Amino acid sequence: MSKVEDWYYITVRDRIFKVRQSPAYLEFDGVSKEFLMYYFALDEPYSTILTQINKDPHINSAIKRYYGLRIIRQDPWECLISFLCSSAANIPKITLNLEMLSRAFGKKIELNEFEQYSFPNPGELNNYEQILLAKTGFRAKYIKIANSLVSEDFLKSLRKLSYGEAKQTLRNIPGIGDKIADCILLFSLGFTEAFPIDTWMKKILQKLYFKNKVISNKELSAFGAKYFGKYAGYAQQFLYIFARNSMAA
DNA sequence: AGACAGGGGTAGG
DNA sequence: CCTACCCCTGTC
Repeated sequence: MSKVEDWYYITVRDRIFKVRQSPAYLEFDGVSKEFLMYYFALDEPYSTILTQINKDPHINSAIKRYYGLRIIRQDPWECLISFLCSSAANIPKITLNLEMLSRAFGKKIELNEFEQYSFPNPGELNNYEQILLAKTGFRAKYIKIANSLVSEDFLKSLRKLSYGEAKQTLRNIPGIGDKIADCILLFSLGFTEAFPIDTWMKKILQKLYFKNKVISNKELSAFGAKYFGKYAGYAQQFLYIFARNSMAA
């Protein structure tokens, strides 16, 4: 997304919409209300979720501080490619990769005066050299393969599976391990029980719940699922943003 | 200025 | 469990 004046312009595949929060309303243009509700997951029972994950004073303070934090339902294909770009990278670099991929493979689109390149569809990221030119490095081969393996139907079919089955199916794609699979499931496919463990989650969980002892990612993952339950992904997001803003490296 | 480390991981040893 | 992997960026 890009902020222009007080509007946020958000690109989803080949369309752009814009939103801004006024005190009492969410204002938007370019999409239907139904799409907006879906995209920002405004149909979720927010207060019930917060009650369910509020297990102790640590997460309680994270929830208090970041109240209003939501988990969007991003386009799954965009999400998958974005997270393939994310390994051993950082936000500015991932943003650069995605912009360059869109510029190379997408087409120019606009809303009002705002111009952007669309995100290529599954099957359209079919030129390895171009993917490499987007500065994706060792991730280029994963993007190329994912492009040939993944279709809209494949992504759709994941929704019908259990969390465990869907995760295993995603893990069969080269470049997708536990963390990236969980991110795709949580941020685009509505699997709220997914609990991605990255370096920040590892740090904060060890600190808050394991007396600073080193714990394997596998064990941390099991802890998250058991301790926070069906909406563990929301707990993950509150703890994650809390960790990033309080343990800043 | 140029070298160096490390970043929202994964695969392969 | 350890390390290389591409590339960008911040630091010394």
